[in-house]
Amino acid sequence: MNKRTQRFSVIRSIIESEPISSQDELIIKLKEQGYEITQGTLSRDLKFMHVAKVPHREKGYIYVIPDQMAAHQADTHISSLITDNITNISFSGNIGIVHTKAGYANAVAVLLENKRYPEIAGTIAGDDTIFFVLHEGQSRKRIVRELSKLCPNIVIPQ
Amino acid sequence: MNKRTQRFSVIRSIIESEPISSQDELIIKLKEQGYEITQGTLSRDLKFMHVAKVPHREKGYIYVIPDQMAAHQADTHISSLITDNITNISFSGNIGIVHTKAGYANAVAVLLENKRYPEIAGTIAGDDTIFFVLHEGQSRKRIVRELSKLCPNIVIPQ
DNA sequence: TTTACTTTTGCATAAATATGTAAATTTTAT
DNA sequence: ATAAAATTTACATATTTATGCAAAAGTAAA
Repeated sequence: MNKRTQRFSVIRSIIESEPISSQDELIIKLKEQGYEITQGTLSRDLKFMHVAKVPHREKGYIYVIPDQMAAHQADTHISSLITDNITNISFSGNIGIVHTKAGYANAVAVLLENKRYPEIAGTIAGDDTIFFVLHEGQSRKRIVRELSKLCPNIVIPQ
Repeated sequence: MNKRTQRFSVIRSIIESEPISSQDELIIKLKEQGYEITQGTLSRDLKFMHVAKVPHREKGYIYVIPDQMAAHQADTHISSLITDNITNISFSGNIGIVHTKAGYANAVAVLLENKRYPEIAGTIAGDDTIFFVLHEGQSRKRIVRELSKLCPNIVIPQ
């Protein structure tokens, strides 16, 4: 596997694990992993990989790997099989909202319930969304830290 | 249907019927159909419509409408069939509660999610009830107005 | 209608992305 | 290993896209 091909797989793993909204942002992440390239090269890489740029609720725009490719890669890693399907976590008041890929909310909710976090008063899952309610007066701080551990690639506010 | 909304549907039909590889190209096509706008406006239109730019074998890059968006567009004209099944809307704190006829909660929730109201952090549906959570600090005012439009016959508090 | 308010737009410009070209690197054949 | 061919890269720059801001257009309330 040559350097360029290696880099492709790193690029893929980065944009699959966190929302990346510009090539410059991705260049920085690549540098952290030991891959130093210029923006022009990255542009050509993304073109070669058929990576699309899509408007995104929070981040403005993000890069995504089109479906067929994603599906192909989807079941390559077996660990963290469940939390990988979490796409976003946010809070509003004492409610936490977990977004997952379609159909995964239930599996993720079961996982959360099994963790028995003391702050969580209850959870409820739809198809791709989970609400969990915090006990009154509980701070988010600890639970945010715990959830961060669970999915290191998701940015949880505060 | 206002001017902007009309334009959206023209944009959609253009990029669905032929490969468009830049906004300037699309501006020309729009002009041919009687819609004259600047590049900045088009950029915002495409963002709002969640149109993605994807590398393409022959044309370099083309604009595409993601699936979900297509689905959204598809059911706008049957949306009143769905909202007719809402029986009540109320609020408690930053949670909105929508009651529907039995079995309709899911269909209504999907509709709500497709609307992408910026105030709504997430929704979750049971059989005849939907909870939706507002983002922190967001006022109910605008969302109440929007929901009122959606179902003119329901009285929403405040 | 008039007023207050919200949304949409154009303009100008900033930010981001794509690409021609020559140099560097890698691959292939001898 | 060396030369020739092919691929990949950086650099510089052209092209394309996004966005702050003020003006214009559109809506709702009185």
